[in-house]
Amino acid sequence: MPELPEVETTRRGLLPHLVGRRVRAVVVRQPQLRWPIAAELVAQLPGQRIEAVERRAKYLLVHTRVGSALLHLGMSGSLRIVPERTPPGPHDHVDWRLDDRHLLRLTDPRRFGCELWQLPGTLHPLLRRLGPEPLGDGFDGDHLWQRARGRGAAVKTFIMDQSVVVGVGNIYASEALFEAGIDPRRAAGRVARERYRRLAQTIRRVLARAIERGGTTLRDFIAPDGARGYFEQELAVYGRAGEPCRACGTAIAQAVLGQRATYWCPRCQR
DNA sequence: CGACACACCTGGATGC
DNA sequence: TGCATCCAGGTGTGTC
Repeated sequence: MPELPEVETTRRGLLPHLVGRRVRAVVVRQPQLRWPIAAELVAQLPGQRIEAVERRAKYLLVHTRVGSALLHLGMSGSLRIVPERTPPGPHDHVDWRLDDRHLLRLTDPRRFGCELWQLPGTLHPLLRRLGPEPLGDGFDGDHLWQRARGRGAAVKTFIMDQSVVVGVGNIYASEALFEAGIDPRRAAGRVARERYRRLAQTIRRVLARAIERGGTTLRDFIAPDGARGYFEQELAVYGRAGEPCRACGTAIAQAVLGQRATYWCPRCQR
């Protein structure tokens, strides 16, 4: 479910509820997520004050003096702030009991998410090979072009590679390529430098707009306060196979690239 | 190194 | 109604 905009929406929603709070206890009902919930997290977090909540790629880092929780939402995860007595549902795997009678609750039906631990002054292995943040410095068309040289894989698969640029998932990859007018099936190494400059712009624009709308809710994404995302209404191609392109009226095409559903306008995108 | 298939897991939609 | 099948927003791992 969550790509960068959904994770950023989650971070912003959590911020006022977490920063300055102290964790009283960690309650684990299902330790088997993508990886087992880190024993260090369960042992270290209680008693700690939360100093900051940061996002890197699609990961959230909850910082304390003794270490940082590294959270990922996988495909179906969400984090919510709920009152202390709220009974857990079947997929509510972890609660952090806070000092204000609320819980930070991880819900994740498919259990592809994780709760890991990073020691101060170290970088978790999962964060080591990540590319630049698309909304930060260090990301532009020249970077994409440089990294794409000699690559034969589809450009859509290429921009979803987290070592190239982070945060672009299956929805926003199709959307950004539509706005840039690039056929998602085109080999990454055969996209001109100028067109990569355009693509870098549309990646930034699509992600930024999705954040403003609170992300995309297709099935189950919810912000920490329970709000859904409203970017779905602005999707130009994702999930619209057979429907008319909003720009030219041509039927939106669908194919599988890198085992992921891909959508594009065969007329607007070359 | 790059490309690709596969794995993890559950629930909802669809079709017979 | 019941059951099989397919699909889903991610990403590490193993193979070639």
